[in-house]
Amino acid sequence: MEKRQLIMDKSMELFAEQGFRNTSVQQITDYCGISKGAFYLSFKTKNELIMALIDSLMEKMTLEADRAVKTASDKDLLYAFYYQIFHSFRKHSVFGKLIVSEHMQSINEELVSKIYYYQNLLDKLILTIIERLYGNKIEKTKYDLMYCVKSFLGMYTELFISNNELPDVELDLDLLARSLVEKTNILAKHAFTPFVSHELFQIYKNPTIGDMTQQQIITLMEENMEKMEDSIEKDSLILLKQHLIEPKFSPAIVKGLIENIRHHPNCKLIVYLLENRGDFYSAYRY
Amino acid sequence: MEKRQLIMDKSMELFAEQGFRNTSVQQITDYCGISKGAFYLSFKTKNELIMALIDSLMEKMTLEADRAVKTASDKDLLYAFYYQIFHSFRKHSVFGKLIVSEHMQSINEELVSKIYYYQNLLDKLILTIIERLYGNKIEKTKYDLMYCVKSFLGMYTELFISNNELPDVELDLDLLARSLVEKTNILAKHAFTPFVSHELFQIYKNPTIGDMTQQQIITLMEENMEKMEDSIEKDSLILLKQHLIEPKFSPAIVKGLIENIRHHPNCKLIVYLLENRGDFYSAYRY
DNA sequence: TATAATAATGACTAGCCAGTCAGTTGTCAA
DNA sequence: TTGACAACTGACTGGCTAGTCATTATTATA
Repeated sequence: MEKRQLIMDKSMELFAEQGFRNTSVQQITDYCGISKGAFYLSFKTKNELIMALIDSLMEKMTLEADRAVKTASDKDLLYAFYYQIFHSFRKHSVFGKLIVSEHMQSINEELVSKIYYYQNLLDKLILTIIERLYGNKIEKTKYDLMYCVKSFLGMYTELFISNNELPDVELDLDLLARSLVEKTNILAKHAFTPFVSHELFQIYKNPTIGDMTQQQIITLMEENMEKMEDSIEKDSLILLKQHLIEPKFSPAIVKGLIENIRHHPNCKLIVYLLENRGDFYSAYRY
Repeated sequence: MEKRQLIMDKSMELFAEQGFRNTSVQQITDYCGISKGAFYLSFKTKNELIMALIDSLMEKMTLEADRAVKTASDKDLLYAFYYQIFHSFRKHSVFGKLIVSEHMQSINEELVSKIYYYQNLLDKLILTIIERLYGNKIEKTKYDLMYCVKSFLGMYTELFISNNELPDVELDLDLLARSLVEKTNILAKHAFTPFVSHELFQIYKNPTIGDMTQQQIITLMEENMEKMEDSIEKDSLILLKQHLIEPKFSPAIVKGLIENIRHHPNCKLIVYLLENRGDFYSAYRY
């Protein structure tokens, strides 16, 4: 029975990377160091393995969420629920990747980047709307608000796909639009605790992050400087910016400056981008 | 060149039903009444067809949304946006089905029903929370609120899947949970225009789930019985299974049997499932 | 040590499918 | 009518994979 567990653990890694379909039984058995026959002693079919994996993880997550909800006081109920869901999800992050792999690698790289591309267009469109409507009143929360709008779009869109063709209900688009307008306005007005910050958005939006131009990095630096109060960190940032425009420090100094800002909450992306510029230390040697 | 269009139109139908991978070029050419060779005169590869389809539809939808936003007054901006998105989506509903097919039929029916099943558990859990927190103040809007919560979960969950392992940002779960709690409370308090009504929810939740659940629970029980050694717990499980197939015990007995297995490590999910069957105590009253 | 039972192996089968290409059919101008 | 060209055909290739099963290795038992 421990072989069964071995297969489940190892195959999960492969599935997470490649998706269910793109992972063959042969690959799994090779990765486990067992033969194909041995696999079929533990599982009747490949599908049985997949089902076992999903059940195992979903059972854990369901129970965890349920326990959190049952033990929480009314005051903490919602908090406990949300916290637990995301905590579980992160803990079993392989699982998330597995699900997404299934979406993504279903066809190929090209499809993935196409989807990113159109997602990006939508992001921009929503941001334009938000900025136009609420101006700089929601400067702090606008990215978060955009995520909410996207959340709504995603979820309510599913209602339009009745895979069971059974009841042919014509959905009331007017009501739907009014309902979501109301929600959006309410959130814009009353929500003051954003989760998706400008920073976070920058990190997560663009998978082709490596291609960020020098100019974009500088812009990002300037945006962050404005938000920071005078400090060693801010000065380090200023110096790094100057250095990026016109190299003048030795690698040791540059490295030190980066260390200064490494743990500042707003600078994570900047540090990341700088360190991932292949030429960063070598090119600025003088 | 009109052959190209023919292939695009016809293949879309097939893709929407079966997903990209489960639709072979042979099927497409048969459905179009042309030969395989003719297909490859219009498209270099199958993938080129898929990309052409996605581009064609996404361009239309993007342009439609963009035009709606550009021509709307500030007052109608959000409304126009939401309305247009869903309208486009419905108009090109084949496309939606196509995308979902890709998610769903990626492996098989079994996986699909499993996902539905766990989705349903989540729905119930969220409803429980909402009812407990806001009582009958939100009777009219509770299903809609549940959809919002699910929206948030879906969207924000994506942040946990950095397919690009690049910047290792540890997401702040506490902030995330607080942010979503705030949003949920705000919506519960101020949103009075629900879209998802009780009826709509009934229609759209998977109708087969009632049977599914029962069958799944029984299977789950059987699996667990095999693993257990003879004991009060095992006997209780056997009796509960019989009762589930054909009700014969009074609620008191059922409750007692459940208590017997409540703390057995393998039975937690079963207990949870049984207690969440709405009809569990009432239906078996005699 | 001998024998039986169990675990494990991997070559093999049968099936699917994207993409190819030698050959056929249709068209149209000379 | 003929010949040239384009459009079209579908049998075929090569590559991949889930699942099988005769055979071999290992372990337990007597």
